[in-house]
Amino acid sequence: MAKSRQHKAESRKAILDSAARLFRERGVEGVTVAEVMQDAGLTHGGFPRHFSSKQELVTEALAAVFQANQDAPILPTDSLQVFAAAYLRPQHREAVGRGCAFAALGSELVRAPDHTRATLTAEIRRQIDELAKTTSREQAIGAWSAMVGAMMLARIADNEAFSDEILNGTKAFLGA
Amino acid sequence: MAKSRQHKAESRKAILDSAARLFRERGVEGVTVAEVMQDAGLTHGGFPRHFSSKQELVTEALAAVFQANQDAPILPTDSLQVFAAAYLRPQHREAVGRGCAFAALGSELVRAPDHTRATLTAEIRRQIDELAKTTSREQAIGAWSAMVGAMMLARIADNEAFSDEILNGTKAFLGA
DNA sequence: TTGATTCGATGACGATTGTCATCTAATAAT
DNA sequence: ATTATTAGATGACAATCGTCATCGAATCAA
Repeated sequence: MAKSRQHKAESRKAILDSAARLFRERGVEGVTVAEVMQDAGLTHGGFPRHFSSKQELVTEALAAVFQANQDAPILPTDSLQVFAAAYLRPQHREAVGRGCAFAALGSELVRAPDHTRATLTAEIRRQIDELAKTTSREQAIGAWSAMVGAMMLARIADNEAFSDEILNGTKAFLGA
Repeated sequence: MAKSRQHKAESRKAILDSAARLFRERGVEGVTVAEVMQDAGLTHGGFPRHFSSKQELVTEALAAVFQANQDAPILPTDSLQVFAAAYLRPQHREAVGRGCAFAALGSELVRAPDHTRATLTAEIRRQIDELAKTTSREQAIGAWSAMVGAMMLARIADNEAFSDEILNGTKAFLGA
């Protein structure tokens, strides 16, 4: 087992990647620190060398997701309609662990500590600003809210036909 | 302490009311069974007389909220715009414990067991059907998604001005 | 009135989980 | 080369929490 400084950075990245995926898939409280570490190929004991608490891991993992999405956006932002059509695809609904963090964790994040909320608020702002480049600010806000809400509702729905109707209905509503 | 049959029904109702409020305020995993019972004026030991598990309480509490909202709707449904204007008020944002269960618990409910998801799916359907009485089905789906998403995002935002902008922007987007 | 039920209280148990102490081995510093 | 650091493993601890056992007291059936 390598113990170099470079290896530590790689471990940290692996932990953040595992955390970001698992938290979105199962919720923050649905995943233990030990599970995250195991998923990253480590054991639970090494955790304190990287993060001082689980909450810090949550904040850092979300920040990493947002940074990655800023550096290399997954969805096209040519226009609001193009973005919405991509966001509202069934593939996104199924890939919870790699999809929008707000749709996956939104209602839990409402109760996150201040430091985490600050990171989240900045990302909401960034996302709206990005979309507002090709349309009005009100459209950007309303449409993105619709996407996030629709994705969440489509995931709650227990049958595919109705879930699809939510996604497609919202897509049509947004002219996408 | 009364132990009559009537009193048991009253206790059950008190437990459901407390649960529905506390779960929405703090999340399902953020509230213990003991806290719900205490809030209802009882101790934790009486819980099994009413519900066989915490998960059953979650399902029943949500079902009760939906039933109550169907019997005596809180928000006006005269038109989609009127409903949206009422839904997106700051008072709703602040009253998490008495507000929309989807905005308060949505992302946690995605991972709820089948039985709970069935109840939730039925309520989503009912809500959309209700709104679709005064507009197109696509409008009903897209607009309601926008309301739920906007309320969640507005609650995540850590400053009131931006939170208000999300609510008002969505309101304007929906023509409300 | 008497006996059977059962609501709700007290108390405890077992499982889970975040965090920390300690040990080891490999790396970095001198 | 020798020493000091430190990433990461093993193991344990304390706290939390869902659930159940048991008991007392009040109600309902007879």
